[in-house]
Amino acid sequence: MKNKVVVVDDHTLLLEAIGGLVREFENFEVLYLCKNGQDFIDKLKIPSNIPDVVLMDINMPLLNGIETTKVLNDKFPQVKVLALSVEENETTILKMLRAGAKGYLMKDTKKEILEEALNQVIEKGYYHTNTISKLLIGSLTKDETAVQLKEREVEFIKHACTEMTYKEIAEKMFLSPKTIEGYRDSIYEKLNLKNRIGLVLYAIRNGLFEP
Amino acid sequence: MKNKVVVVDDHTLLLEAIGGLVREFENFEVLYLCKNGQDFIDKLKIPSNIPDVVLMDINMPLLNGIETTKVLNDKFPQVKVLALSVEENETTILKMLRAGAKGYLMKDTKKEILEEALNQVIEKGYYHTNTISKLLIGSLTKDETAVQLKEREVEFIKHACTEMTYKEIAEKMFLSPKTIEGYRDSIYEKLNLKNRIGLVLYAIRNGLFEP
DNA sequence: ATCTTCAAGGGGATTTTACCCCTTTTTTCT
DNA sequence: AGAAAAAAGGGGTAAAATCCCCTTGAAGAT
Repeated sequence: MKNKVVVVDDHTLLLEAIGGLVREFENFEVLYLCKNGQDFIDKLKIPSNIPDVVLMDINMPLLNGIETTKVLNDKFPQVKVLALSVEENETTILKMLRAGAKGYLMKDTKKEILEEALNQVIEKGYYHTNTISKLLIGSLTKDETAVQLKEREVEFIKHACTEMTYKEIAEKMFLSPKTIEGYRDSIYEKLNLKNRIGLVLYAIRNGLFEP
Repeated sequence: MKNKVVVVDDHTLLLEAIGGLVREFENFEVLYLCKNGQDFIDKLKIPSNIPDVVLMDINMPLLNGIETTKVLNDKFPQVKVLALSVEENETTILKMLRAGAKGYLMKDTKKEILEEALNQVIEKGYYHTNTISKLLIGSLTKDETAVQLKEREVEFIKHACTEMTYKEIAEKMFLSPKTIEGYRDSIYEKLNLKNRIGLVLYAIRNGLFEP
């Protein structure tokens, strides 16, 4: 009896192509393909649609990979999620793993590795590459709560990722320029940044801003 | 005799998966797969490695899709390039088409469309979806001043995408700070930028810098 | 009820950027 | 060889950003 796999990805071509790859694997069969998380969750209402493993993209419309994984982990914990993404920023990966993904594959994995990962997830319940393992270890030592940005600060950061001056940002946020400078100073301190360029890069690398 | 296809994409999994799709197509065979533009260009030195069509990703390390297409159009104009990307921003698409791509497919195309596109490129020499055609029409009315950056300017831009001050960049590039400021001013003028944040965003959006 | 915390805002000095306009030297083209 | 263009460098100024240290008022906690 082959293990049942569902692939969830909003890019049809990749969805079909990855489905094609999985079909070649000996121990696996493709149950069906989904264009987004919502479609997938809807499908699960019919018991015969419940797979053993899900290959899940992260960036999707309607319901993204992280949210979908959370729902899945809550309602169908027996379904193993393997994240599959080009997303390489640490926070996103950690969010996905915390949401309950059993493994995380970069999209530049070889297909043999994909097969290996699927097998391991079925057998051992998880699969982690060296990179991801190191990231997990690192995340433990790091003080997670230390770099906690406030709602208003995040809003400021997004504005800082534009050509606006701080004065203009202040107007847009209905605050005094001095307050904005205060946000900036405390963020620089917290994140150990030297200037606004560093802030922009931090924002991008941590998914706060899409360039 | 089947038409020879080469796929170029830095994400191994997608590369292999898309290769797998193409193998199923009746009129096409996969000659080989490449991880980036440079690898591909190198391969072409052997005449039997020259394909009929290339399925090319845009965002790649070493040599990106646009540059690769330019080289290809210059040295092997008989090879048709079909761009294949998640990149949806207009300028990138236009750059790719101007570089000589015969078509542009979003990664959320169905595989039937991919096959259709490949067939049309072979038969008619081009393939354009409605979206792309409209974009092309629109671009005619726009003022298309091909902004081109010099080697040294590109080098400067990459350094500008760090926390270094211009003085530090000057030292790193063995130039006077004033020369660096000159680069900056002329780039701002050419690209219509207001400040260094704008420059960083431009660099990222145009593949000059990977955040 | 008082103490503490923290967001909001300010003053002022210094550095870095941005934007002018200008000279010299080197390449490039004819 | 001579003209033209480009690259390298400079001076001066104003605005923006950075980095101090400080005040006020509201909210929360004990």
